Amino acid sequence: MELNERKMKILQAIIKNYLETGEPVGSRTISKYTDLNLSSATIRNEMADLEEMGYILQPHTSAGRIPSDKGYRLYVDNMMLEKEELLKNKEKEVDEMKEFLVEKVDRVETLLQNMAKMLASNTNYATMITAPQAHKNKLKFIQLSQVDKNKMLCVMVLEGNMVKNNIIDVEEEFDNETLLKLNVLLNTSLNGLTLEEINLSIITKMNNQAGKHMELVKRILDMVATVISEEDDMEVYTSGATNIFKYPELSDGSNASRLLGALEEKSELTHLLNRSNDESNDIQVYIGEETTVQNMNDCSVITTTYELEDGVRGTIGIIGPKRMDYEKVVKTLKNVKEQLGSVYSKKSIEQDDK
Amino acid sequence: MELNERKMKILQAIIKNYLETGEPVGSRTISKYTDLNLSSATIRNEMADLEEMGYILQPHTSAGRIPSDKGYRLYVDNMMLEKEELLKNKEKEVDEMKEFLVEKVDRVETLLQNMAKMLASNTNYATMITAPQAHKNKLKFIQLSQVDKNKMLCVMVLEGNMVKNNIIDVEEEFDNETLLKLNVLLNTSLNGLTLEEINLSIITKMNNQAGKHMELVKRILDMVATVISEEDDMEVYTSGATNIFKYPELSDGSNASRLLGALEEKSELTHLLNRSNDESNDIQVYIGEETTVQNMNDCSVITTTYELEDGVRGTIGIIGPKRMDYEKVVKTLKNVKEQLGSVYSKKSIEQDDK
DNA sequence: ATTAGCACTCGATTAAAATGAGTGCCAACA
DNA sequence: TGTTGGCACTCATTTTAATCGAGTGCTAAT
Repeated sequence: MELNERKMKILQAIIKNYLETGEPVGSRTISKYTDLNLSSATIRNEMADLEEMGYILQPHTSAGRIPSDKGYRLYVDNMMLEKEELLKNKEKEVDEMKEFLVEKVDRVETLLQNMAKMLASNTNYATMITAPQAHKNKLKFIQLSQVDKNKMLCVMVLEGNMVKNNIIDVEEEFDNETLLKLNVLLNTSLNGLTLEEINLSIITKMNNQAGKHMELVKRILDMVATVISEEDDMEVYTSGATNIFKYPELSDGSNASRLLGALEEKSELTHLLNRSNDESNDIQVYIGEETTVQNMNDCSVITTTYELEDGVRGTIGIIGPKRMDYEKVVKTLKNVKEQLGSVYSKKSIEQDDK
Repeated sequence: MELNERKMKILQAIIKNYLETGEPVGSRTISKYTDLNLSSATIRNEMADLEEMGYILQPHTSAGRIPSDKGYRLYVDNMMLEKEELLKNKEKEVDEMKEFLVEKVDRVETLLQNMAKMLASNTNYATMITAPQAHKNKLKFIQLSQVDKNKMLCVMVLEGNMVKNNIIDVEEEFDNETLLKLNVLLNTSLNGLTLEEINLSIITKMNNQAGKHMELVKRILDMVATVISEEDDMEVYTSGATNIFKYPELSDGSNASRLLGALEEKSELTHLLNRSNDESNDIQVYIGEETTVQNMNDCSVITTTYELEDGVRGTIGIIGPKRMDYEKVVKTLKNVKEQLGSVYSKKSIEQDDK
């Protein structure tokens, strides 16, 4: 059977209607809704075909139809494009965002946390943002300082000015000169490398140069590795988890509990976001089972990566019901991505203006 | 009317039974449950009295009784004591915790996050832990470094080895000597003070000594103030929010949404925990409206402050239904408090042992 | 003061009936 | 051959009624 233009139109009408109402949509509704001027009986026949083809399905015998995952997929891939032109339309949203961003840029963490909050409240879906991943960025600066008789502070600044630090216990106290030497050694050996690149050959080389402080250097390198290891590093900001209560299909029965559990236990979601990070840096839509997350089969997730500065990348994910407003979310995410990309340049411009 | 011993016994039996079952308890149950050897009719009379006095209430006419807030209060204040002896009984829990703590002490944040997780899963209630508040701690060490042509990194170490940092934009590049001078100035002027104590007189004094770098010093002081201001500072770790689904009275209807909202919007909860921090450093119980948090009138919150090192204090809060197992939670919190208090000393001991 | 007994209340459970949105299919029509 | 009106049928939802039973309050007897 062929998916001709009329069937497409009907399918699109079904999906659009379902996205708006959340109710299964019947033949009569479509008959009136579209400009096809067809009777409900004809629509019924077409719907039967569409169901056979797997694009829609019936919750039960005497109900209307709702889109299947396959139907949503078709919609997202092929039917949604047209509206993208309206993107420029919503300049107000952009403005609001811009203002918001410029004010709050002092710390990346708060920026992202607030961004998550804003997205959640603008979209009415749950939002999740991963902080930029340190282990992929170059080390820009590293410094040891003695803060106590037996405590050393090690601070690292990564590209994008992410700061990481850790305190190390030491036995001996170091004089200023040794400290200076050590710092020079660390900086010359490590700067410009990503944390992934700090490999064995560099480590042994450093150990040789470290002389009697080999032990300490070893521990520092260990520390660098663990502190900024992928797992610890995965900071995630979430917001609007309770938005799921706005969608009965997500919050009925034990659904709410399971879904919120998945959101709280961030690890699985993180995988999804990371996957999206790898796959492409444009916008990704995962529908139902495509999320590959247990307990999220009734959800869709829309993700995009953002880039604050060169190589300083993270991922944003919007989690909603399968009948979420894909167009709006995609549009919003495009805006956000763009805005975040220019946060730092914008900021200095704004300041010059003053 | 007097609350004689028999009434007390009956009230206690009602509460105990209700805590266990979660169902309104009737006269017949009590008649059999207690060793008072009274008929259900007698119990009924006493219950009517207890209701009149406000310690219990009926959800509806033909139901049993449940404790009122006043009843819970009495229970928590006067009836719960006896069991405290059993505290030493559960050494296994302590052991488990100890092991857990010793392994994970590397970073305070992860320690607290894991602790929250453990508490949530051990108690089956929601858990919330505030990180130690920086603004009450003394500054131990402060250091400026140039990481970029126009970026300065300012790192502060507080008592208890909490590290805070921030990046400051600067116009000029500083040579090593000036930087050294500035660092000496900052350290001599500020070390040993709490952030609250860094007041105007010190600021003006510093400005005088800063000479031509007055501008920068000013900005650093501003930064110190804002970075570690009370609000930004309020990091909170939560876990087990979804536990509320185990208690229908908290998750029926719109309750779940409202309550989870309150948990997500941490600010209000934070106030409660801070209050507890001020009021006493022992264990506090807030029942129902005593929480003074909208949307949490059906909850009880049990809090305690912990102290990692001298002056490094935060608060733990366990949030559950009013019929939560007060005894168990109080006991557990006492253990946790104790364990946390000795984390750092313990750790070094353990290490010496090896 | 305690208790057995009894009428009464009222939420919860179950059963049955009514409703109505929507379908599938068939026969007629253009 | 594609379209349509008509009709019987399905089935979740809503409505109504009936029943159940845990628990109470009150009274009269012990």
